[in-house]
Amino acid sequence: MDTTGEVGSFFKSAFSVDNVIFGFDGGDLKVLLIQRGQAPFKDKWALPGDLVYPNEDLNTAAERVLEQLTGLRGVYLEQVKTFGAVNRHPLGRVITVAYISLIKISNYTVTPASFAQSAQWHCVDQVGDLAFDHNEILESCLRRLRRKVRTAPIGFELLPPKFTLTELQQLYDSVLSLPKRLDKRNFRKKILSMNLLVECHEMQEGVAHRPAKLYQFDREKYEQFINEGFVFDI
Amino acid sequence: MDTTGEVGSFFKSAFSVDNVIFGFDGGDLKVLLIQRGQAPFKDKWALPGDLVYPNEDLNTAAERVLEQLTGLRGVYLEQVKTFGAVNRHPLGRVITVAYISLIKISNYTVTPASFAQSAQWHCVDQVGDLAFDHNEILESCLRRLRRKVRTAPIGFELLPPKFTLTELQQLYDSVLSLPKRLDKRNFRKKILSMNLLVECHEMQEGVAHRPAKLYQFDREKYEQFINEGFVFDI
DNA sequence: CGGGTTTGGTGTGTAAATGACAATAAGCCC
DNA sequence: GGGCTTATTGTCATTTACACACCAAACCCG
Repeated sequence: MDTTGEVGSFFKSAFSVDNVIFGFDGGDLKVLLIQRGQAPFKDKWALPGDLVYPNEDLNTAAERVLEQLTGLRGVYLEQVKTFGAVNRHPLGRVITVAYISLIKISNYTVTPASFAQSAQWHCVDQVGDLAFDHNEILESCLRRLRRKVRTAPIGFELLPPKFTLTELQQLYDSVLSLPKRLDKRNFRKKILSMNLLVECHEMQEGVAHRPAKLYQFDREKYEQFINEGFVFDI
Repeated sequence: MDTTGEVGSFFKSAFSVDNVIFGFDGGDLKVLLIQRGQAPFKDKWALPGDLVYPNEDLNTAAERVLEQLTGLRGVYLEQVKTFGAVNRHPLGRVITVAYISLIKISNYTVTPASFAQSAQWHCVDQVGDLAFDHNEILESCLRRLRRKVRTAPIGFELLPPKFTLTELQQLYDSVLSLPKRLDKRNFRKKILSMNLLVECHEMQEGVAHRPAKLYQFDREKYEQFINEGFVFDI
């Protein structure tokens, strides 16, 4: 939530969007936070967000927040939950609609706007104490992601277009953070048996060991299978 | 959404809650709708809802709407999604937070308030053309219910405290509305194997055939099993 | 160029869950 | 007591889930 400027005209009653932007760097699941430059909660880490303009749809506002911070458009975006406790915002009555974005972390480069706001990736389980009710929002979004990543092919949104099966498994391992890691053989069997991945006939490069095959997610096949009653499940 | 009175002070920017109240009468899944008494959408059927008071939490507003219409408190309530298209409300910018309530239909009696609003139960697949974007809201809530009823023990919220296994199965059949009904034997095996139902040692009464055993849902056991890692699944 | 290191890639057997299937039992009504 | 209606129960075949270990391929380095 950003409260720069025109406080008077929006308050006492306004709504905002907050965006939980997830990324995956091969090791841990990350969330993109900004350090607030002004009160309230100056210098605290917070989710990127903004008030919704009077003539702006909610989804559009979420897309705008994302684009202003990352320069990215057309990425995965999902509304999760709305937070509306009376006192959640110290300056007035503001309810906020929380969104999840999933981005390919390598596509993210610090933009001038985000630099000004000191945007940084944080491990999702090491975010510390955030501004507003943003810890609660993050928790909700994380739960949603963990459930949904098992029942819809959204994990691919966090990986580059071409990836190895090991990378895919690492993604699931870190998003789900189960007590035991997934079994390599069973995972590969299961994911390949869905017939949603196509081999690129290319190999991983620049690794100091046997290179792995690269795969791509076939969205067209997925749409087709869905129409035939298929349910994604990992 | 109700827009009686004080339009001026809430608008141009306000938020409301709308409540999709589900009930089950033994045959079909029903939703409680009201017929609007004033513009906009006068005489159209709509979801019960109201603007949120400035010092009222969202959940509280949803509970209030429910209680004003049905007299019921402490029933199942879940936030589903927020609808915020710029032009969804003809009189100004109003975003609305949609909730699901599950009530035991036999507990519902027409209250004076609801009578004034001509509240009626409608089959969920025969609601016709509703006010505002309420068809879209109903669709979202129905999808949510259909998913959630399989993964959490919320179906019991729609039944009386004591019910037969056949009633329970009819509930699942009509909520899920699958191409084929569930198999009676397999359903009973599955639900009983969860050990969440306890026999009341009472029998159905007043039926013109062999009466069935009555069961109750054991919420305490459920909480305990959940802590032990159990996942509800039908 | 050869041995060491690292990750990639694969199959089987067992246990559990799923799903298809029909006959008898119990109470009510007349 | 006979007829009607719904309740209640078990088996088998198939599929799915899960545990589990070894060889292969490429790179690196000496």
